[in-house]
Amino acid sequence: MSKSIQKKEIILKAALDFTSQFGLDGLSIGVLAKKVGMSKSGLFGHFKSKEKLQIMVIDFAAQHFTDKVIRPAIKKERGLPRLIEMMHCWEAWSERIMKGGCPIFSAAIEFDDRPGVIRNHIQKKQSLMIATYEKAISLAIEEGHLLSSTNSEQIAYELYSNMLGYHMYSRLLKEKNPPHMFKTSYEKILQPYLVQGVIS
Amino acid sequence: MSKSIQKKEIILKAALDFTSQFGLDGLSIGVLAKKVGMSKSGLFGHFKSKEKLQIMVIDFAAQHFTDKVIRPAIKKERGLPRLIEMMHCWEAWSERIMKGGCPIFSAAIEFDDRPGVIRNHIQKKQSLMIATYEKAISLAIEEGHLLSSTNSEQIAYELYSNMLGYHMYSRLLKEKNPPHMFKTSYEKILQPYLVQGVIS
DNA sequence: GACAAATACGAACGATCGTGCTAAAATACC
DNA sequence: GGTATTTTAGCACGATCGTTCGTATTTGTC
Repeated sequence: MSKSIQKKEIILKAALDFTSQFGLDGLSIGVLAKKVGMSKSGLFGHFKSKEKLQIMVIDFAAQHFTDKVIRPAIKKERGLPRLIEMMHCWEAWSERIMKGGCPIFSAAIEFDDRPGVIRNHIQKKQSLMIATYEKAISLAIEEGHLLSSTNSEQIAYELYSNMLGYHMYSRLLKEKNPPHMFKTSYEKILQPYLVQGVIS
Repeated sequence: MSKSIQKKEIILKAALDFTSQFGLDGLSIGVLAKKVGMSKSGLFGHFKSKEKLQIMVIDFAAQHFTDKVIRPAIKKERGLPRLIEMMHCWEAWSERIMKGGCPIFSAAIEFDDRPGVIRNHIQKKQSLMIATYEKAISLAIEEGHLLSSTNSEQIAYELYSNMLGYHMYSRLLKEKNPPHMFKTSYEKILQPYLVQGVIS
């Protein structure tokens, strides 16, 4: 039983690598099997369809995101420091850990016009991620780091847009120092709402 | 001669529709042929490889963008009005004209990790689009609509990010009034640089 | 209208796709 | 350690992929 789960983890790790480069659709069972050194049907047996494999890859990516971005950020004190840590961790995650950039972004854009189980699943995960950011912003308001007039949904939208912009600039258009633009942008987004003197 | 170009246009229009929904990779010659009512090999003859078809689809999309976004915006007076018109036209283009949203965004995220002719081509088109936005911002500075301290590259990055955010919110997460968030965001991006009293 | 050139078609190719089947090998359980 | 269950491999299937080829059909030119 445990051996199986272990193997599944190995497969999913390879599948995630593959997905981040070639998309959820480009993920091929045959190629994936070759990459982890097993037969096509042997690998297929673990998941009972390609669609279920894709669903599990999405879950795996979401879990990975939680481990590498959300969990470290929660260790920081709640409010602005935590919010900013979430931005930093996401940048590091997207840039260095995933070889093809944030796999959820790729999958989201890939499937946003294809109704079905996969689209619904991606949507759920993305909504959850955005809700997490909104929550972090709300906490920053509660902590007195941000003005009470701050619209957390709007700010979450703007931070999220900034992540997308960074993703595109750093992967497609390598020029122009994307990390600096990223940082400048989220500072500008938050700056008008900062409560003076509370935090640097 | 002209009949051929005409047919090519019909094919490319269908191909662009298809691409905006299923991506450049999901574009299949067989399916496309069926959609325009001709044989696979007949359609194939127009382009000499799938890669060349994909390249032409990218060009077609870029041309479409120029016609529906850039050209109308140029009719507005240079400076801020033109820049804002570019945002409006892009929103309308992305939301209503293309059934699957901005096809270049999809293609860009799809191919950002796959070196080759296609990636280079997409990169060129995206760079050109961003440069156009930077130019429009520079003109707004020249016209005295924006402060001379305005960093046009940074602002272009932020506006571009906003477009990506809008794309994602309106296609994947249909909630929360994306058009309003889009407008709010670009107004906030520009607001600190507005020269008072020059324009509403 | 005749002739040359471009365009469309049908069939077939090798490859790869996702997915079943059956049998052997590995594992978990008592 | 023997038994039951799970995991893996090999093979084959129908389908679809991009592509080629030879042959009609249509088109543009004089």
